[in-house]
Amino acid sequence: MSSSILAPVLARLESRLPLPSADRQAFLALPCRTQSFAAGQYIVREGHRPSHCYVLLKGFAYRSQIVGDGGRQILGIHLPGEFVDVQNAMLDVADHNVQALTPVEVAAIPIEAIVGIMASSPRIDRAIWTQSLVDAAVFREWLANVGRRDARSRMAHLLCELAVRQEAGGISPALSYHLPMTQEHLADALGLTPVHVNRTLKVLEADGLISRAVRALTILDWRALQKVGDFSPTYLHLERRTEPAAMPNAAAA
Amino acid sequence: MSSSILAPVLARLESRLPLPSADRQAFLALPCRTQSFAAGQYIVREGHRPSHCYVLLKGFAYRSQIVGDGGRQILGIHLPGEFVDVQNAMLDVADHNVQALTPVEVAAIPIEAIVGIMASSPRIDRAIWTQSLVDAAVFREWLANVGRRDARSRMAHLLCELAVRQEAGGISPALSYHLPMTQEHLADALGLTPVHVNRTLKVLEADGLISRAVRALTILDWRALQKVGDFSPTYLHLERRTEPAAMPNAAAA
DNA sequence: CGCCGGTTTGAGTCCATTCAAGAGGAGTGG
DNA sequence: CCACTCCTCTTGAATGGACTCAAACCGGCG
Repeated sequence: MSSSILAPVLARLESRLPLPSADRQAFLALPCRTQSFAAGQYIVREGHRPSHCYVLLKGFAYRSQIVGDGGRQILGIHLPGEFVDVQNAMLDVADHNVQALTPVEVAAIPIEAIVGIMASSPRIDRAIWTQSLVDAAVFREWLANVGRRDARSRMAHLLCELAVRQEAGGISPALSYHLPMTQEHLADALGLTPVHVNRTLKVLEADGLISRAVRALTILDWRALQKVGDFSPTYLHLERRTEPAAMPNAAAA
Repeated sequence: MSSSILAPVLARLESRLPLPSADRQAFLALPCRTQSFAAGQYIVREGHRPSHCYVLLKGFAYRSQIVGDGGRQILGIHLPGEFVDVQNAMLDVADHNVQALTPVEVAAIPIEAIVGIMASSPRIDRAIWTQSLVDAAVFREWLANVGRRDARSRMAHLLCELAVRQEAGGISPALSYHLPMTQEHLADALGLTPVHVNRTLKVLEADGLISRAVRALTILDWRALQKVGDFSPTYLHLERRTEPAAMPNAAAA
């Protein structure tokens, strides 16, 4: 059915665990159809029972959850090449939403196809599972971020994470990247209010750590921002270390 | 090597996905040795590369992470029968700590054995994976809890979760259970200070929602506590619904 | 040009923190 | 058996980081 639409997804999978060409071909032969969503549209809705899993081909997406008083918590950001809801291949009901952050293009893969390929190829199984374990590691890091760091530190941490992930994904250079989130999105990701996000960003900018443009961010002082954010990329488990000269000691504590 | 030490672990795995007896036998035949830890001892340490995965046989354990200023975030609580660090079977370096909350007994299973059994039995693979996806769902729920609810609500939510999980695991009746966490543990789990945890608990007690004993908690008004905590057990993905008469509408929004 | 979503700024308030001290309880050793 | 210690829990008072409310500003776009 599909030609090689899934090639970038495969590339990302292989960044942690190279696959033999039989597996590679099986993966690329997965049945899937592409689908587009406008910014803000729901890709997966809490409470639904999805029949497909989605991988991001273009654009950014985010997971979110609504709490009782109407507040929203953003649970994670997804970049092109990532599965946004593998858990729905195994679990019955979606326990949170997935939405397009920018206009996105996804590949929808039937759940049976996912389950099938994982049963028939232990290496692909392992590769996909590893990805989802890294997702979980990111959830934990965010939990620590929101639970135990102040606004300035939280913000710095998130900005560092996005830098490293975009760079590792080959999407942007590390120190100057596309940031499509509004301040409200940032607030919901960090457990803050939009107003306080605004003030926090201004301080970071005034301190010379970052500079902001329309939907872009530049890190002026990586070292300092990393320190403020208490950021260490270990939890991202990027096995193939990408250590640009422009980003000294990204792996340092 | 091992007789049927892993039986309770298997029972928990099967609570979501029953296994054919061949798989069951293979699982019970996994090589493992039991090991004891005193309360507070580290089972897994951040930065280490564990050679074994651990499953809890007796006692409670928790995952935690230390942030830059010395603060600690508790990332999750584990009850008997649960894997406490499956992610280390796939990822290189442990990105957080696992510690005994009470005196515990664990079974240590060599990582190769875990990987091996998952490669040879798709159903066991799926069962273990599902468990770890539920873990991830709990991380997300905690993130929303800490990020978007006030102290009273956070506390209520956690108390509800522990009630449902202990009941589902057959450890305690739902409405009156063992709570080995100190107020400091609770604080670190909820992103609060011990002092505020104390005040919050006292208010919940004064309002007649709970009553406390030495290391135990009784929920006096489940409905009210559930409402205060904005708690819905969906995210725990307990497929075999256990709906005791004593806990009306646990699944209701 | 006027609207609209997003950003910026100010002033006042509040939830949770910090600091500090005291009380309770379990275990230990004299 | 009692004193002593350590850990946990409790309480008060003052502080502060983030919030709320509200208004103004800005840039893009129809």
